[in-house]
Amino acid sequence: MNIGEIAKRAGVSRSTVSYALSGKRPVSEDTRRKIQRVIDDLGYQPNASARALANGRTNTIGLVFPPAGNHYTGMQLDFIGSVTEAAADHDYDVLLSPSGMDSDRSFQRLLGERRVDGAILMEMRLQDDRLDHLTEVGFPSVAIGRTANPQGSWWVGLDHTALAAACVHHLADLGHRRVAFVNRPEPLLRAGYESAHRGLDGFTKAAAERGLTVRTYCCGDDAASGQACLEQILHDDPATTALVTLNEAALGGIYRGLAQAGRQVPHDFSVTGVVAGRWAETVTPQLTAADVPAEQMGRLAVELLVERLNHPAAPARHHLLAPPISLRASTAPPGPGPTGAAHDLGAPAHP
Amino acid sequence: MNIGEIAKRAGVSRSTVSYALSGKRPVSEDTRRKIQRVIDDLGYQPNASARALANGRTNTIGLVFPPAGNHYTGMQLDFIGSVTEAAADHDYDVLLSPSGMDSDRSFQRLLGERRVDGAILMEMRLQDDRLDHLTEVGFPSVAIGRTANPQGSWWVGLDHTALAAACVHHLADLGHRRVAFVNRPEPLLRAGYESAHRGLDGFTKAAAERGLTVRTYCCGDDAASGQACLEQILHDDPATTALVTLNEAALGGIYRGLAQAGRQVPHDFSVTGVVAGRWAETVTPQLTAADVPAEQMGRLAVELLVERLNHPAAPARHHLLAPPISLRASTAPPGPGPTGAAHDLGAPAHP
DNA sequence: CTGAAGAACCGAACCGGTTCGACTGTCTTC
DNA sequence: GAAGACAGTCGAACCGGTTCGGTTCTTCAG
Repeated sequence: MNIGEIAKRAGVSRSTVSYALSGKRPVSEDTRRKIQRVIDDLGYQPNASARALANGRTNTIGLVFPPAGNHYTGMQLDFIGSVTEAAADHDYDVLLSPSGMDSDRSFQRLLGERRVDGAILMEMRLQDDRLDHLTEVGFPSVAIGRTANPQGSWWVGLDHTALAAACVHHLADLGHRRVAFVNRPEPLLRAGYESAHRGLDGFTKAAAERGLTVRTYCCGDDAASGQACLEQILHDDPATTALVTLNEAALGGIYRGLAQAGRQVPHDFSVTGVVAGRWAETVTPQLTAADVPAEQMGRLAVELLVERLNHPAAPARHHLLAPPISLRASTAPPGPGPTGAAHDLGAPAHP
Repeated sequence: MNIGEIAKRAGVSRSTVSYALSGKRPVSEDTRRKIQRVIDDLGYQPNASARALANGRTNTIGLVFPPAGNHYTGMQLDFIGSVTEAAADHDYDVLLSPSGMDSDRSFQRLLGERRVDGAILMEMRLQDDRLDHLTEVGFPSVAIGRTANPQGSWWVGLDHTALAAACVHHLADLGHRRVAFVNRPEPLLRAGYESAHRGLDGFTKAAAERGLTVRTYCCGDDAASGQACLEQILHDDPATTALVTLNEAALGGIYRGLAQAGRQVPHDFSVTGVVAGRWAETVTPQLTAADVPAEQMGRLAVELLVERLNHPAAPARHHLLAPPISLRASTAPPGPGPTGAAHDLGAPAHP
C-alpha cells in the first residue's frame, strides 16, 4: 500500500495525495475527503524510509550513552526514559547508541549513514571527542552535561561543583570536621567524566574554605565496591564522621559497610551526596541529598534539540540546574546524637 | 557524497560500486581497490534511508516498553542495555518505543511506517493485544515474557511460577508457616501482567501444597509503597514471619518497614523473592533471591529475533529460564535465631 | 473587456541506494 | 572450432515518498 495506490483509488495524482497530507499546497475540501476515506479504509501510513530519503529528515534522534561495561546506573535509566517520552511528545523516535567514544562503530553509523536528525549525548567528559566531532561536522546535538569549555554548544547540565559544595557546607554547618568524598570509579575519573571532576572540585574547594580535613576516594559502581570503599575510609581515618558521594550505585554498599563497622547513620556517621531522588529514598535512613532531576533534564535536552532542529541558525542555548539539598534523615551533628526510632529510620513513625 | 560521486571518481558505474560493497556479484580486485581508495578518501558511508527504501530492510529493531507512568524498574534498565548491546553486535540499531498498548501512536508508527524490521516486546501480559496485532499482520517479533498461550510465538521468559514456588519451598523448609506475598502494583495485576500473575500462582499453589498460611498484597513500585505495604502486612497478621516479593523497587521500603517495626532480618523476619542480582545486593542484609538474568534474557531475545529475521520460515523458538535461588543473607529459620554480626550484615566480616 | 492573481491539480524529476538484464571478453570442453 | 560457462561491467528500472514547474479554470480589479 503506497501513495500511488491511494492516488489511484481516490482518482487523483500522487502529488495531490502528498499535498493533501502535508498541507503544503491547497487541496479542495472535496478531494481531501475522498483521499482521507481511502486512507482510512486501507489503513495507509507513509513509509518512513522513503519520506526520510525524499526530504532529508528521519524524525529520529540518537541517544548516545556508553556501553554497560561499567554497569548502568539508575540515573541513566531515568534519562533514557524521559528522553524517549519527551521525544515521543514531539513526534520523534529515539535510536539508542551504546557509544563511549567518537570511534565507536555504532556512533559512526548514526552520523555517517544519516540515521538520525540530531543527537543527545550522555555521560559527558570535560574533553569529549564525540562532541568535538559533532560540532566539527556541524551535526546538531545537545549534551546532558558540559565540557570544560561549553561556550557555543547546546547542553543541559547539573552544577556539580555547587552541589558538592552545598553538601560540604551542610556537613560543616552540622559541625563535621573530617569528611570523605566517594567519587565515581577511577577509570571514569581518568577518562575525564565531567560530574566526577566538577564534583571533586566543588568538594575540595568548599572543604578548604571551611577548613575541613578531607580524603577523597574512587569507588566502583556497585554495592560490593561501596562496602570496600567505606572500609578503606574508616581504616585510613577512623575519626571520619561523614561522607559525600556522587556514586548512586555504591550507596547500598556504603550503608552496609557503616552498619558492619557499627556506625549508626546518622548518629555516628552522616552520609550525603548527589543522587537521583527515587534512589535516595530506597536506603534507610533515607539519604539527605541534592536530588538529580533526571526526568526534567531529559525533557529539557529534547526540547533544546527540537528547537535546534527547527531553527538551525539559532544561537546556542543551555540550562544549568542546581537543585537544593533535600533534607531527609542521613545527616546529623557528629558524635553521639539523640536516639529515637523516628530519626533512626528515616521516616516518621505512624501516629 | 553519494554513491554516484564515488562511481564518478573511481571511473566506474554506480552499480559496480554497489556490487563492490555488497559482494553480491564479482568485481575485479583492481577496481575494488580503486573504489575502496575513493571511499576511504571521502569517508563515504551509504545513506541508511536510501538503502532501507531500496531493499526493504532498515537494520533496526524496535524495543517496545511501557511508558514510565509506573516508574521504570532496574530490571527494565538491564533489558534495555543488554538488548542494545546485543543488537549492536549483530549490526542492528535499536529504536525505543514507549508503548503499553496496541493503540499507542508510537507503536503504530513503528510498524506502519516500517521503521523497524522486527520488534522485541517487554512487560508482557497474559493477553497482549500488541502481540496479537503483530502476529496477525505477520510482523516478526520476540517477547520478553510469554502470554497465556505462547505456542507458535517467539519468546524468552522466566518461569515465574517455578521461581515463586521455589521461594515458598525455601521458606517452608526453613520452618516458616505464615508468609506474605508482595506483588507488583495492582493496576499491573489487573492489566494482566504475566510475571505478576504467574508469580502469584506459583506462590499460592506452593503455599497450599506446604499448608502455609498466606496473605497476598499488591504494592506500588517505590520505596514508600513498600514501607506502607509492610506495615499493612504486620497489621493484618503480626505473626507473619516471612515474605516473598516480585517487587524490586519496593524492596528498600520493605526493609525500612521491617526495621521500623523492630524486626531484624533475617532473625525475626525472612525476605526473599525474584529480583535482579545486582539489586538484591544493594540491600542489607543482601537478599536471598532468584536472580533474574536480565542481561542474558535481553541477549537471547535479540538472537532469536535476528534468527527469525534471517529465516522467515523458521519454526517458533523460545527459552524458558529458571535460575536457582542465590542464597544470601535475608532468610533464616523463624523465631529468635542465632545472633552474630556476620549473619546480621549480609557479608562476612573482614578477618 | 482585459490582465493578474490565485486555487486546484497533474506530470516529471529527484532523493540515494539496489538489482535485473544485457553485453563483452576469456577460458573450457567436446 | 563452435558452444557454454563465467568473470566483470554497465544502463536502466525501481523502492515510495516530496517538490518544482506548468496548465486550467475562476474571480476580481481596473
